[in-house]
Amino acid sequence: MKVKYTLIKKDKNTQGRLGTIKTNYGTFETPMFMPVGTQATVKTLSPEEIKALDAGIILANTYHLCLRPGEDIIAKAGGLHKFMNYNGPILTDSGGFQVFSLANPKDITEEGVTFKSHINGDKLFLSPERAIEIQNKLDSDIAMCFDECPPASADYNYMKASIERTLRWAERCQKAHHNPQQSLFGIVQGGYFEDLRKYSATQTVKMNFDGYSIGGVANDNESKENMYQAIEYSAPYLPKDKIRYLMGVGDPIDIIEGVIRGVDIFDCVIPTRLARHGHAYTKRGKINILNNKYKEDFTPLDECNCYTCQNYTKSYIRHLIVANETFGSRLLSIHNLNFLINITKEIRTAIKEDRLLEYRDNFKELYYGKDKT
RNA sequence: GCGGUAUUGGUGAAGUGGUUAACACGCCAGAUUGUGGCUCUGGUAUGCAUGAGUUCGAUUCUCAUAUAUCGCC
Repeated sequence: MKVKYTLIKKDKNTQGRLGTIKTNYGTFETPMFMPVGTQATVKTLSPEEIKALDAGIILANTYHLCLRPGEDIIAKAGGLHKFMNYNGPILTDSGGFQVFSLANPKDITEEGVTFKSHINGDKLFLSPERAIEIQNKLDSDIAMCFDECPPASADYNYMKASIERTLRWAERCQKAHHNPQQSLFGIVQGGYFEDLRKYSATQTVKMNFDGYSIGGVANDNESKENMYQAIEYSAPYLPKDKIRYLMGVGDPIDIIEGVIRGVDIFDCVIPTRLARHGHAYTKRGKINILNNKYKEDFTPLDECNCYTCQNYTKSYIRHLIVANETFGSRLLSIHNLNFLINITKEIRTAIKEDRLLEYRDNFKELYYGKDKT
């Protein structure tokens, strides 16, 4: 069956939405943050640890999995869920972003994209049909359309031509899609151009996808204001009874601002990448556990109910990261993912009580300190 | 005891009679937004064993001392 979104309640003062998503692998509440498991694993975590975080859904990647181990092997294993022993909902990204962000040289034609494998330099080709074929075989719960993800700095004419092509590719994706157990989401692009975002959104919605995502807002080093603006240009044109997914966004404050603008789900590599590099989120801002001041700090990372904070100290985690022990990355990954998922939990409560804006202001005051906002 | 060689930051070391003493590791700090899993960017010796001398100028040349190391008795 296709995923089913149910809107439970809207925040009175914002576009914030409380809802549920029903899938073949269970139902979860939204807003929700999706941990990223590019290569069929959320780096350093076991499926049991992911489940313990109350992660409603995780993300895996078409590009990486078709290169290695190959979608046929995963299909032979019985699909992605069985292959990785994860029996919760999984969304697969189409590979569109990776082709543009890390495979080069880029040779983009109407037919698709020719690129070199980052693993061994093999010349490969990804098209809408191919991206869907792979995702059908992976048998994820939600597949994404294969889109072009141009840099936010692209000029108006390039962006316009690009979203037209992404729309044509979206139609091809829909035609190629043959897995009745799998939903397919369309992707809105258009950079920071209001009319292009509106056009991309309305045209994509006309195709009647199972859900919609907003892409292209987390590519460059753009300002947060631009990002929020791009969401505001897109979200109002998306149907109320379908999921809205903001791709690649996961800074704590960006999640809150995204929900305020009507987004339901997010994904981002940043909590796990920061963890591997020794950073931890706390209610009072991001900390670098490598800092000397934590050397003899025998308190937990934060006031927090996660496995890491219940059992380990900053001093110990710092030692592990300094010594390059993988258990350190794991403890920080658990904490950082728990932190973001917990934010979505607090957001849901705030929407129930119509105080999402108040929640945001309180969060910012504590997270950034009183001086900055 | 005699003779040789050496002594540069936390570590391993490069180097020159003359502006800011290379590089690496470490250390300190920062970055990271649909993940190429140990990445990227900064900072980090006011001083070249100590003392004296030669010189316009010495970490670089000379002498003494200390320490280390090798060889010989």
